[in-house]
Amino acid sequence: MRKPCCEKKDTNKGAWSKLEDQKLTDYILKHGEGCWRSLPQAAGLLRCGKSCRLRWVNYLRPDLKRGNFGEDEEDLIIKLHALLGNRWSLIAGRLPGRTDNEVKNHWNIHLKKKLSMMGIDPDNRRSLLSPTFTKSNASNDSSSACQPFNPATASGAISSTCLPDLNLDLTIAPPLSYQNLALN
DNA sequence: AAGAAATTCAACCGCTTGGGT
DNA sequence: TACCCAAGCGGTTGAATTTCT
Repeated sequence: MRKPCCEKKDTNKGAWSKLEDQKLTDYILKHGEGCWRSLPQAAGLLRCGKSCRLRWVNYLRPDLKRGNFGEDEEDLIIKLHALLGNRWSLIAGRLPGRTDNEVKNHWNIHLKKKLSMMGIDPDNRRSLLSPTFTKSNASNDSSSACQPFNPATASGAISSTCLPDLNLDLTIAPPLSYQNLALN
């Protein structure tokens, strides 16, 4: 049996109150992020650390954009999802001010539907309207069946043969921190 | 106006990962 | 190498809100 992430009794659950938000924000602005396990007690919150982290990351962070997704953002999500699959944190990392939770919700609520309406299977990018899509639009190699991208089996080069007209002009760059390291 | 159904999104749960020992 | 623990991640849930009948 797995240990609970924190002592369940004496911790609040459910929606956060304004006071709790304030306490958490104040504490993090003062002391910075980190050590989520001990944070609730230090900040005077009756929450588990996990809950605090989630609240901060998904809602309270000052750099969050919030509000509706722009068309360019949706476009990018669709492209990145085609490339990365359900790796929401990676996708969100390329959308400044957006969280993985937000991206995931937006995908499940809006973009899946949008792609379906366009006749595209959101899960594997197959055309729902034309079963011959892969043959007529993709490579001549009929043996390369259209498969969702699998990072475990991918070997560097990513095939776009399964993707209908998504204009995948993406390049993968290492995160900024790596780039900085490389420069030094 | 009221109730039902659908939609949205914040939050939780449990598994995985990565660092330390 | 094996184990432990904290943090991170993605899937799922459920309450609140909106839309429909």
